[in-house]
Amino acid sequence: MTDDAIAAAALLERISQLTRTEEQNGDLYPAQWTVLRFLARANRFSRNPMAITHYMGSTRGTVSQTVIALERKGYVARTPSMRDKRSVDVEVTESGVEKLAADPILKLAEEVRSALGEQPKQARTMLEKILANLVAANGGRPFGQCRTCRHFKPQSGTTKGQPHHCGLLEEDLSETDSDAICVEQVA
Amino acid sequence: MTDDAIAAAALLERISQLTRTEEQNGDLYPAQWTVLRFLARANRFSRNPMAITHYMGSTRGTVSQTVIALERKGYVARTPSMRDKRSVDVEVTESGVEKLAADPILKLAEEVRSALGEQPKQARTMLEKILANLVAANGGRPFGQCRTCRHFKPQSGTTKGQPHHCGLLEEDLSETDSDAICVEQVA
DNA sequence: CAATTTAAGTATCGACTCGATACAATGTTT
DNA sequence: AAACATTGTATCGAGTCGATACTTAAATTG
Repeated sequence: MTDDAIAAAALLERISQLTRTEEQNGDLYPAQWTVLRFLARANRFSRNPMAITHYMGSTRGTVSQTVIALERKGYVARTPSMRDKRSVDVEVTESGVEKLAADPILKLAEEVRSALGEQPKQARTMLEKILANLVAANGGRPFGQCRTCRHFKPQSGTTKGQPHHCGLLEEDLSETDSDAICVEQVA
Repeated sequence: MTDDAIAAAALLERISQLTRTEEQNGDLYPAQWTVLRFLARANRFSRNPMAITHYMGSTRGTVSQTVIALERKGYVARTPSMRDKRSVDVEVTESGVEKLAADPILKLAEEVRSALGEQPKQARTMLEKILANLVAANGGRPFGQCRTCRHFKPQSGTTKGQPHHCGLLEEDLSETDSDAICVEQVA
C-alpha cells in the first residue's frame, strides 16, 4: 500500500540526481544555479544571503561561499544593505540575466512537457503539495508570492506610484516586488 | 502555456535540494545513499561500479571514490569479479542493510503520502514518465526490472532450481535477480 | 541608556562530490 | 599477435556542506 509512495520518492531522487549531473556541464555548479535562479525570482527583501539560506535549507557559511563564487564569476553583485548594516544586497547582473537564458532547468521543463503532454498543470499541483508538506515538516519557509501574503495590503487605484504595501516590514511594494517570491510570505 | 512545465521543473529542483540537505544529517552523504540504495535493488549483474556509473549518470572516477568511502564505513564489501577480472562485485553488508532501515527516502515517501492522500499511484506514474523521457533524451539506461526485459526468458515450471534465463548474458536467473533492476534491461 | 543577547555575514577546516586526466590490467577485435 | 576498448583506480582542482569561531550591527533587557 505504501509501495507507490516509496517508488515515487525513489523516482524523485533519481530524477534530481540525473538533473544535477547534467547541470554540472558548464561553468556553474548546481548550488550556484539554485542561487542565481532564486535571486531572479525573489523580491528586494529576499535578495540577501540569509533569505537564500532559508530557501535552500542550507547554512550561512555555505551560502556565503556560493554567493562569493557567483560574484567572482560576474553573475551577481553585492552591495551593503541600507535597511540593515549587517546585511548585504545581492543582485543579478546583466551577465547573470544572460546566463539564465540558458538555464538547464528549461531542459527539464521540456522533458516534463513532452512526458506529460498538455497536462503539466497536474504535475505542478502535485509537486506543490509535496513541497508544502516538506516545508511544513521541516520548519522551513514556503517562499510564496508576495501578493498572496497575509501582510500584503493592496491600495486603491486612486494613489499613483507605489500602490501596494507590506504590513510586516512597513514598506511600499512595486508591482514587480508584489509578483516576486518573499522570505516573509505567510499564507 | 509552458508556465506549468517550468513551474513543475522548478518545484522538482527545490524538492530535491531540500531533500538533499536533509539527507546530509548522518554519516552518509547523498551520493553514498544513492549508491547504497541502488545496490540493494540491483541484480547481480548490476552490483558493480560501472553499473552504478550508468545509473547515476556520473563518471567512473567519482563512483569509485564513493564506493571506497562506503567500504571504509563498512556498509559495502568489494570482491574481485569472477565473470570479468577487471571488474569488482560490490555487495551491501549486514551493517548496510541495517543502515537502509533508516533511509531518509522513507521520510520523503511519508511526505508524498501525507501530501497526496491515497493517490500516490498517480504521482508514481507521472514521475515514471518524466524519468523515462529524461533517460531517453540523455542516452541513459532505464534500469527497469529484469523480469520485464526483452532478454528475459522464463522457463516452464517443469524445471526446478533456476527457472529463468537471460538471453543476453546467457546466465540463469533466480527469482530475486528477476525482480531486481538491471543495467542491461531493455523494454 | 548601557549591558547583554541575538542575528548576519565571513573565514577556515575537513570530508566529500565531481569532471578531467592519466594509468594499469584485462577483454575484445582484427 | 597487435591494436583497440573497457573497467577500475589515483590524483588534481574547484565546489559543496556542516561546524566552529569571529566581527559587526541590531534588538532586548535591566
